[in-house]
Amino acid sequence: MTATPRTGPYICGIDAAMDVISGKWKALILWELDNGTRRFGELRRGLPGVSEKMLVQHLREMEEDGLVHREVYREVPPRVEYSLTEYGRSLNEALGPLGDWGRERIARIGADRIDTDALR
Amino acid sequence: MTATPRTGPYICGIDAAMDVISGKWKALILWELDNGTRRFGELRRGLPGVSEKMLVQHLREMEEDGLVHREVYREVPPRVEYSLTEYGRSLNEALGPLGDWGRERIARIGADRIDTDALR
DNA sequence: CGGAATCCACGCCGATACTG
DNA sequence: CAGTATCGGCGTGGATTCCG
Repeated sequence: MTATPRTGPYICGIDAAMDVISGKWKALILWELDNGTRRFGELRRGLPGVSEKMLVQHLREMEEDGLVHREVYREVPPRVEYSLTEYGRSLNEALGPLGDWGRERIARIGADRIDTDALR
Repeated sequence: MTATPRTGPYICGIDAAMDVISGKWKALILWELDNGTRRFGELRRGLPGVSEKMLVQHLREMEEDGLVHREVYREVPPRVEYSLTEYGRSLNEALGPLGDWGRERIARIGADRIDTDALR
């Protein structure tokens, strides 16, 4: 258990899915990698604000979970490429409706922001 | 901001949705309330292991987010009923595919559990 | 019955420094 | 370039106690 306890058993399917994508950047990583294979540095630049530690940690956990494939090229300088597995792509598809819902929510909140702020 | 800072802005729709359902019991509450209106005590019994504090806290946040409707009946003894709003039902629908994915994952993990445990 | 309030442990995550 | 190691803040969630 070098990284995550990864507990079970799960009460429902949502729990099991949440266990895999909970983590500040995992959804973004999934989204980034869905556009194609990325090197570590590319991924880092594509996720503004992420620390190296969290990026590595999340990628390792996602690899353990079978979502991400990690290909190491023993060269100088070293090169590591990350890509989605078929399983990872299937998760991304399952997240589609949730993403739509979230975008709609952003629109809602955006419309209410002025009122909300005035009340605080 | 009595309970949750509820930060934004969001980088993508998934973030915005995750902000609403992150919390150990929120997905379960959503699932329970989708079956119909529930009293506080009923909800508590339907979610084995939840503490009163977390149940109240999650319900309040979900009410703030417009997912849950809270109806108070000033009687003796007091009675409070919770139900999903239309908005909450739409979130539940958006979570459908993710729940399917999670159930499939549980099946996978169950099949691999012996191997995984043996390696640890 | 349905909360509110308080204390506290644990784990997530950030910042920093160092390595092959 | 792609990590590893360590320290520490802080937010989440659990247990307990009290209130209308």
